[in-house]
Amino acid sequence: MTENAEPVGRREQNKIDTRRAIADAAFDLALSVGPGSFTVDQIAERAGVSRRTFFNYFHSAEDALTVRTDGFLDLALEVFGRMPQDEPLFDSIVRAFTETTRMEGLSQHGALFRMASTNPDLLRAQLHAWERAEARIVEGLRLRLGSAASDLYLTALVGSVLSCTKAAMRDWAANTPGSAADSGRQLEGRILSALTMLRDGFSDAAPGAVLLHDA
Amino acid sequence: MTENAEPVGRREQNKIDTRRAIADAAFDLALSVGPGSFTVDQIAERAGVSRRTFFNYFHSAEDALTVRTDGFLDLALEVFGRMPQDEPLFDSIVRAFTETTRMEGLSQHGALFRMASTNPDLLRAQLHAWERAEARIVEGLRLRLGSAASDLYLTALVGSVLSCTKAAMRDWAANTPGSAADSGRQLEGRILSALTMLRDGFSDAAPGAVLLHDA
DNA sequence: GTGATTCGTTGCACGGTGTGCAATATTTCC
DNA sequence: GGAAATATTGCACACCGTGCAACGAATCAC
Repeated sequence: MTENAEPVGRREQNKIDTRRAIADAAFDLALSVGPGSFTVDQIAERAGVSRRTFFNYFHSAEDALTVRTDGFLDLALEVFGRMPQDEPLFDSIVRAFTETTRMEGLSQHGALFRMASTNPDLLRAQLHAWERAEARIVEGLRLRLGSAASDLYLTALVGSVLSCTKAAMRDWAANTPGSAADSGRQLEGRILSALTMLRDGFSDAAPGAVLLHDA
Repeated sequence: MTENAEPVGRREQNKIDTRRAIADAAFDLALSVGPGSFTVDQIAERAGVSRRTFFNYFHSAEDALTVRTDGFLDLALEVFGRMPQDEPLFDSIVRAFTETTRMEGLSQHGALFRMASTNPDLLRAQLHAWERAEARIVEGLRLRLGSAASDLYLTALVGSVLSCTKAAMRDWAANTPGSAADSGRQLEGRILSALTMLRDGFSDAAPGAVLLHDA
């Protein structure tokens, strides 16, 4: 992943670094003093840039915290794009999301999710991130399915898949200690679980309390 | 609906009126000059209250525009609560939403949806409204299903149902002129369509282009 | 290398936002 | 009618988000 052959110039690299510094500063602050309890000036100061520069990169303090959410969803989309075209759609979707759970810094997502439940602005920013991802995924799927699928079918499908993934992440964030060693597996199991429910039309009238397939 | 026997006092009635006046003023402004192109002061002035009073009722200009969205979802939840307990869950859900399409001022929802696609803050506010409704519906369902259903099942199900409804409304808002006489029917058909896809696990690999059941 | 150019950063200014607080006006209760 | 409860309002203040012009670093042409 580090051997990107692209001759990224100094300018571009600086921007990437700055963006990352700001996002990290915002995340650190959110962790230490809680979301919504710090100002843009504090983020800028910690990131070593001016207040004005912060706003050159993000629209708000909360937006700086959705970088990781965007990363997760972008990664899932990218993984999905690499799936063989002839694989059943459901399998591709499941694999795209479950494989993404092996990404770096997964535990931070749990922390973000938990923060969002106590901070409306952060929640909105995250919902927006999921919404943006939904649009991108719909576009990706449209390429794969061609014009055979209607808009309603596409958006309903993608929305449902993301809702199930979101539900899995919420459940995971709420019930898994951030320091669990098998955190990724826990999330993976929940995503598979929720997407299977979706595939089966939620037909199980009394789904068992046990969600994961083994302990 | 108007014969609420509750003896609402003058105080309570005044608050209801004020809230409504503010929401109406905000909606009118959004329609005439576009969302995001007016200030809280303008809303307050048009509603005949002080700027400070506006903030006693809403947190932001966008929040004042989600009153109708909240109303739609609350109504759906209320209708759902009246469904017979022994009716299949899917039928109850479909009826709850499709019957809600007969509510007053439905065309305004289309306008709101369209506005949200050009205004990030408004979009976020609407997404938040759906999120709040999701939580309420999960609670309602929990009462109906008891402890037989797991949290993951409930949240995945409700999230998917709302995603399909949202997709239906988006499609409807995008493809139906606000002045269509059969606007409600159009939306009703799309909701039924999307929820049926959901029930069938999106198994139709090549869904037809025709969404509604008749022209 | 050196100068010109491009482009990211910064400070400044300014209008708008959101909220705590105390004073005022209105409704309710007895 | 008067006291208590509660809603409205003005004010102050910190913070937000952005246009603009000046400045500085990276890039390009020679």
